[in-house]
Amino acid sequence: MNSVVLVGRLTKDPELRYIPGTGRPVATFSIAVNRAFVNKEGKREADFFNIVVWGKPGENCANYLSKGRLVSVRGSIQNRSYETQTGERRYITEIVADRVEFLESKGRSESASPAGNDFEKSFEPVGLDSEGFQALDDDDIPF
Amino acid sequence: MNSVVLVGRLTKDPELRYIPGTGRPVATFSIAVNRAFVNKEGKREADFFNIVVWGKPGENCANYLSKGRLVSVRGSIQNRSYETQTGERRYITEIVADRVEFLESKGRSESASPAGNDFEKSFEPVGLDSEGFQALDDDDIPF
Amino acid sequence: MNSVVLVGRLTKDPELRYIPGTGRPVATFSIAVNRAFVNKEGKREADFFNIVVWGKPGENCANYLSKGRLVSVRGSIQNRSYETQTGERRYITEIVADRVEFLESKGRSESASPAGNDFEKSFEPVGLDSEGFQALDDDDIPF
Amino acid sequence: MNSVVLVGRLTKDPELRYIPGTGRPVATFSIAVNRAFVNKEGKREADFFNIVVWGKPGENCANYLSKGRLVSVRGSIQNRSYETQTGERRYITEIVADRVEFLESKGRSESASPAGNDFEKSFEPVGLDSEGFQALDDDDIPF
DNA sequence: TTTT
DNA sequence: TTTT
Repeated sequence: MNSVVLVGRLTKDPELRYIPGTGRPVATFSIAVNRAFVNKEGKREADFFNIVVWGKPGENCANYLSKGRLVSVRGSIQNRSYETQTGERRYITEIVADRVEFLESKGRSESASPAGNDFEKSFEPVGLDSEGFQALDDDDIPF
Repeated sequence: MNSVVLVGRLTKDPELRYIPGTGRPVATFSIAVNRAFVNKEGKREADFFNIVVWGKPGENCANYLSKGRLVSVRGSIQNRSYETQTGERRYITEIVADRVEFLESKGRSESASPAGNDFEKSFEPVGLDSEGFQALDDDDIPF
Repeated sequence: MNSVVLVGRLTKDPELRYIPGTGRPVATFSIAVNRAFVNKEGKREADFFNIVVWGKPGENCANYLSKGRLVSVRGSIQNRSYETQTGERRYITEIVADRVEFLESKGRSESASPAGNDFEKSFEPVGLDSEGFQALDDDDIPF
Repeated sequence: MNSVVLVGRLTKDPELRYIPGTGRPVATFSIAVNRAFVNKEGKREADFFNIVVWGKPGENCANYLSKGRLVSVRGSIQNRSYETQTGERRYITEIVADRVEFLESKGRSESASPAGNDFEKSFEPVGLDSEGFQALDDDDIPF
């Protein structure tokens, strides 16, 4: 069992890529999660996590999220290692999300929200579940 | 966001049903989850939860789990209400699982394990995730 | 193991009580948690959960939260049963929270926020952890 | 909000240290968590996580856990960075646990269990919660 | 009994 | 209604 829930804000706009060959979409972004406690100096620190979202939900993240937005994310923590040019093994930790929820409507943002955005009509918090995940009715998700 | 993780033991063998019309499988069982703390009398109490597992993973639960087995379960808590014969509204809480892992090999059990069972070959803890995860069609819940 | 995380909005203002004898504070409130999926009719349903917060964090909830506020809650699901006047056993499910975070500053609220409120100075999301909970002293980590 | 639950097996015996100055105990160990899914080659991979447990629960882990034991862990993911001798910044991810439960009695283990161990008398799964953590006094719940 |  |  490996289950994580995080609530935090995007540190940048998401990036969207498509896997060569399969064309499978994958979005990546990073969120800042404030710690529950202030440290000795009385300051609230944050941890930063790399989030990976596969498939249609990844595309939704790329389309509707941007730097600063508050989200909740559920997924699994995964470790990957890779080799550096100098032959060292380096480890990186990612959250592979199976659920991302947008906790603020774009309307709240200072930046104007795009016209004709159906998403604006739905109430918050709004859920986006992982493909393969069977939605209640995958095809009536309107965004 | 609504995410729960429980670890506990089945209080009975699972029950498997098929939704009339769609034929969709759904398993139900109950687990006992020991509390983290002993109470004032020094006894460890337990909470009991009803688990619902849709689709193929539900069938796997019905085939490989039995009373007493230790499992971990991830899912969402859901409330349903129904009307009693006397017209009262009654509330019930269920865990709709999207992941069930078997934390003991059947081999540990006293009961013989079925021959030709692929499952036996995998190491523990073993995960069964929801392929084609099926959402809830609230009103075809048969129990 | 019994761990739940919920994100939702208060359906009413919290209630605060003090246990007779010990004087221990306990806050209770209910939150609405939107489901990740829309149902067959295309509507987003919600589940409603009763939250219980003991101690100083309970007092903080009572002081800083109100109907409509967005919170994240971590805790354990617990079942209690009681006897009705007619002698029936009735079951109720509660979330005993060990962490409650306020996901909106009061400033966003339409209601004026109280003057001289230290809490206002902290950034969101803000964490309130269970009394006695041990914070991390980052720099005495020895490894 | 930052909450993780893992179930896995210790890859080594835990290490216990005491913070110079304060004398605060801290245990560290690593667990292997099997992935829910097999990979393309049909093999079940695992992720490895470093677990940190402060205080009395850390001492309990050091006393009662050993390589190979199955545990469930709840906590927060935290990132730390440090500087290498060559002046590079390196990042490491840890799970700071606030709850560790032993999912197997020592009795099941091949290694003899220590005599006079109260812990042996309790049933599994057994909970160890964070010091200072407040237990529930069931019968002074006023609602 | 319910929030946005 | 409950498991170990």
